[in-house]
Amino acid sequence: MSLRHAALGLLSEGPASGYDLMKLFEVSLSNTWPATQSQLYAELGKLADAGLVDVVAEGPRGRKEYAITPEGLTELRRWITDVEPARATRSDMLLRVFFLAQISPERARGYLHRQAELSGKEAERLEGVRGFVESGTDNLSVYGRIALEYGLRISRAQQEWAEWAEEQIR
Amino acid sequence: MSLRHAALGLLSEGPASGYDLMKLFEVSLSNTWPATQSQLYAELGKLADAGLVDVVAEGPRGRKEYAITPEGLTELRRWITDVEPARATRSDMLLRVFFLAQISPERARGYLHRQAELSGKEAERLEGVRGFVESGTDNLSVYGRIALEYGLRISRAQQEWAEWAEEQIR
DNA sequence: CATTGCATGTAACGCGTTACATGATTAT
DNA sequence: ATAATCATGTAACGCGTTACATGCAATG
Repeated sequence: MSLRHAALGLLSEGPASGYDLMKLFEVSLSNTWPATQSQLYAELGKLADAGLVDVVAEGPRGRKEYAITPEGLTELRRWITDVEPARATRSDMLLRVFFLAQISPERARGYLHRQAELSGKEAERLEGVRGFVESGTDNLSVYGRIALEYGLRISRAQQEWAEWAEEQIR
Repeated sequence: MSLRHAALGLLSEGPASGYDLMKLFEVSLSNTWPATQSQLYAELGKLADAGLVDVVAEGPRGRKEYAITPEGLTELRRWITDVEPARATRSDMLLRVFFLAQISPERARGYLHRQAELSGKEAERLEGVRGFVESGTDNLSVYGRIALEYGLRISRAQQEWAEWAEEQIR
């Protein structure tokens, strides 16, 4: 039920079309909450039906510009403050760890080594993104940088864990 | 497509019924890959159709004991070594961060404070689990402890991030 | 004999992914 | 002209959740 709130959240910064939102997703939420175009268009339709957004303008090529309604803003705030974030995080990377006894110790170490590398690369990638979004004083940029810091810290922690884990296997 | 491999992985340690597997899930994989009873029974049926597991015994109350087949073991190993783990991790906790400008700074700090607390509690809970599974020399216990260490490190990192983030908001 | 535990399944619904389908407008 | 970009949608399929349905066997 969170794509709904992701869309509401982006619209809380100003009106936009589905197409605009899709681009916004790519540069902001994509690492936190990936969404596909199909999904987004469908969700905008449902949001409009529910009265949480309105179509405020229609442009060329059938463009529909959506704006959040007062009810939508209320719902967004309610979701932020009153709904407990889900705890369950599925990780197929970690799931494999449980079954490493089924492959040779060499391969198992190889697996963990590769995960350490991937996490390291991910951290570097995020450092790059940080350089790119350093300016930007709009809400999404300001809080996006806080979210980015999260990604960085988690990636580094994951890398260190994988390096540690690799050494545990003898 | 990972519940399939979770089931294969558990069966690689020995034959078990759906009911047994469900209990095993609860004490081992539940933090990494939650699964419901419906889902598991359905998946066992599909695995049997695909020849990756066999029904090796039928007991009282319609109990069916499943065992992994050589093909199943091959598939499990292929999945571990040849299939790249998914990178995308959705986090509705982090998604909310992007939209914190929509609530007051006090509330925003409150949100982050609460997340720090929750992560701290989660870390403590995992410390407790660690005390509980310290012995245990079977594969699942050995690798489960490595997975547990992951959860611990990530929880601590998350806690520290949330504490840091709270201070960023003025 | 009643409760608890063992044991398996079905049905409905929503979210997410992939692929497909269509067409208008702008820039070169 | 034609290619790139803008722009919206539909359809099929799979995974995951929740709720429901059923019944046997062991324990006290």
